[in-house]
Amino acid sequence: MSNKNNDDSRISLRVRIGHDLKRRIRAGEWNAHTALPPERRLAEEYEVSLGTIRAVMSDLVDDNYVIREQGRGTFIHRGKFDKSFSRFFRMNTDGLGAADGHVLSISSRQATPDETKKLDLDQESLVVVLERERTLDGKVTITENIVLPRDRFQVFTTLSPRDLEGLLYEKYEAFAGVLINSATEVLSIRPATQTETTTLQLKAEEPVVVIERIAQDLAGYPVELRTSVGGSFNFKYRIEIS
Amino acid sequence: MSNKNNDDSRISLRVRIGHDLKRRIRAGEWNAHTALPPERRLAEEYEVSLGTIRAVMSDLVDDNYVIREQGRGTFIHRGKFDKSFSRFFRMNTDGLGAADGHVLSISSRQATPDETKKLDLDQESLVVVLERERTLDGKVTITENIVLPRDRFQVFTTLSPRDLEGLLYEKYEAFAGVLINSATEVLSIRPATQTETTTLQLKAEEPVVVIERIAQDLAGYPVELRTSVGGSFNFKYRIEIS
DNA sequence: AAGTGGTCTAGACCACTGA
DNA sequence: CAGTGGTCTAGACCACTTT
Repeated sequence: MSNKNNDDSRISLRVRIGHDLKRRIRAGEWNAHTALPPERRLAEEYEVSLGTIRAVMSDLVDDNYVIREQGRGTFIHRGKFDKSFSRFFRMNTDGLGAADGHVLSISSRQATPDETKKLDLDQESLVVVLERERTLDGKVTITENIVLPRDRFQVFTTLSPRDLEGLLYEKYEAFAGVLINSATEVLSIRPATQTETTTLQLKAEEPVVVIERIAQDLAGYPVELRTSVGGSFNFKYRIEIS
Repeated sequence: MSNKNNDDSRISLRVRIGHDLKRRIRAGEWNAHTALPPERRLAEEYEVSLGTIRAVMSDLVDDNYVIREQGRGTFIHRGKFDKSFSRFFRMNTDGLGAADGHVLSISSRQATPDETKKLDLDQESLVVVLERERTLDGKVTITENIVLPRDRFQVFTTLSPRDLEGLLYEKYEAFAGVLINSATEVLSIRPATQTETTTLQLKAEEPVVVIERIAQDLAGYPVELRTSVGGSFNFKYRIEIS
């Protein structure tokens, strides 16, 4: 344990060790496929009892930092966005697979003031922009505009769209070492533009659903701004509340 | 502990005691304002250690059965639906309070096949139907159609709309002893009908957002079917994913 | 002061996974 | 088989709320 809070005995061991482990996870001490040290070893390292380590791990599970598997070990968690996203824009004709994503172009430019704010960038920072579309049965169902901070995604400017086929978040991890962990989405509806009516093959007067996503890494730092647009009449979204 | 699973030693104490406490909670052994027995007493009653009871309580918290308050006690949980619902249909002109709900009519009829299925009713059961609207600054923003199983909401046929002003779920608890704990909502968009365009004062060609909610009691049994309709261009919904 | 939940210890034994 | 997380015990002491 090193920095600031982590020696303050006013804060419980459970919380302090939790903070430290989160820091170590974010620092990349373990990747998505290597297990964290077992409970017993962590208990020795931190010089606390097994029960305390178990309480800490329980918190990390609640916070979606790790998943535990009996007999195998404790592994760092990865969000299931593509799964959750495919719940969006689910077609009324149920039972068919999620739409495939294809990157159309990769470019680079200066961030807009809005992007600067939402990605928590410095003034006049550069961003990498991806244009992407999702197709289902050969038809374009969603268009996506994705904005990434250039300092963490520099390599992307050297890639071709073909390198980014499939699940985008796996590419973030593979090429830029960025692990997406959580996101906030805001959903709204507005009339379609002429272009959208054409490319999305919308019905007359059919408005579009716009979803603006801000995705965070394990540190909670915003690393992706994604705007998705799709037709609204085939759109369904399912929410569970408690 | 009494029934079936609860003496099967193949199942952990943690789970068995959890089941038993859930059963007791659902049976109404404690109401929303009386605390459950303290940890130490439960440990004696079930003849297990304190740590085991704490593990059980932790599960009950995760499952939204109870909330714990240090120094006060453990209380049964109540969903925060009106709070979460007011996130729906938030007007673009932010910062104003949630819409007030007013019941317009209370009636009774036979359930449709769809309602029978969704509310898990017997064939030819009766339902109580409420018509409700939500207004903001004097304007109707949402119309709601609410369907309740008559066997659990018989008293509602004797009430007047004035008895149901305000938070509806509090009335369910007060008049029918039904405690809403969780819900699933499905959101979709469709063109507005002529009537909707008038009553909701929609813009030309503005479609509506339709939200179909199935709400469950503590036992997970469906007790309310609610269909809400509102204009889509002022609609925003915020989702957090992890 | 009495009573509540929260933290923590120092173990023991069980259930599951993988080599 | 060794190593992992899961369950459980029998306490002690602390922090907070209410009377």
